[in-house]
Amino acid sequence: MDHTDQELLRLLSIDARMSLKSLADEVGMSSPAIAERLQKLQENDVIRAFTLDLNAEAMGYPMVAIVRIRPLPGKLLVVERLLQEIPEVAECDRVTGDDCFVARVYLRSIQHLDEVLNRIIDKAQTSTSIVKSQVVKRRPAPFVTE
Amino acid sequence: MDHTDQELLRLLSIDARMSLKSLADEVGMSSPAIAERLQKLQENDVIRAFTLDLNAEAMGYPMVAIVRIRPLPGKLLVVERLLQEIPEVAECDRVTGDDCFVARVYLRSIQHLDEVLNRIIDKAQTSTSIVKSQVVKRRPAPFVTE
DNA sequence: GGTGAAAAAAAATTTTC
DNA sequence: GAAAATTTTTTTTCACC
Repeated sequence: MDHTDQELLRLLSIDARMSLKSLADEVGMSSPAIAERLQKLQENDVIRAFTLDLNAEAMGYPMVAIVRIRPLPGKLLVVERLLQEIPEVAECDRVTGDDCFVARVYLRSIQHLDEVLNRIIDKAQTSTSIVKSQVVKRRPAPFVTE
Repeated sequence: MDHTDQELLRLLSIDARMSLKSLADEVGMSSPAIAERLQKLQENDVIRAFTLDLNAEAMGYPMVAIVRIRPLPGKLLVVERLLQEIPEVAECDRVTGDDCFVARVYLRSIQHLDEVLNRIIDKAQTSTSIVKSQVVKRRPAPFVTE
């Protein structure tokens, strides 16, 4: 992981479909060299995947909620499995502290929020925050931007 | 946004570098047709970007914390700007409720957590949860998986 | 909105330093 | 470990339905 690798990651996180040639030109190397570096970055599990940044709103999901979930006694595993099955849950972490889970949920409306929460309401206490704006839009953490 | 578009989004969210030809073969169309559809999906801001899924751990950031932040009276804007400047903050949302912000922070160690929190400690109350495991790994929400 | 074929561009392979 | 040249593959363009 030298400076060139970091630069490749920076460029690809802006446009993952950049051609090897464009990447090569940007960092001042040859295409085969870039191809080999990308392969190594994937083999070393630095690059997990080339993926999409999708606009949820443009697809009919204008609301995002952050839900903290505290399962009732004995319900932890059931709740965990349930969260994995709910497609609106775009991300969920098991965390330390009183709230066991923090989930990021994509929604069509406030009514939709109710529908989703109803699926866990009898197995956990929940605390919901509606996202009003994105202060920091998801970015690939220090290692790429620094 | 027909079924073919949805299928393209599904395929590209697994591998954003798939060639037009491969995509064409998968959905049973010609390459030019796929090229045009991808262009439209970008123009309509459905696809925001082709990007990377990076492994923070492989790059020396083995810890993730979810921090709820409640700025002290009059400090909201200062805190917001500060959060945007901290590179460890990979994502931050302004939310409803008592906690104004929820941030996702990538860290090298527990000591590193202290360093980051010290930058806002005199301007806000914070509540930190350490991520123990990912119950649902970030996925592109209902519209792609359903 | 789509196809199919040709031209242009890019990627992978091999050879070379 | 990287560059250059060749072959293969992909992307783009264009005429057409």
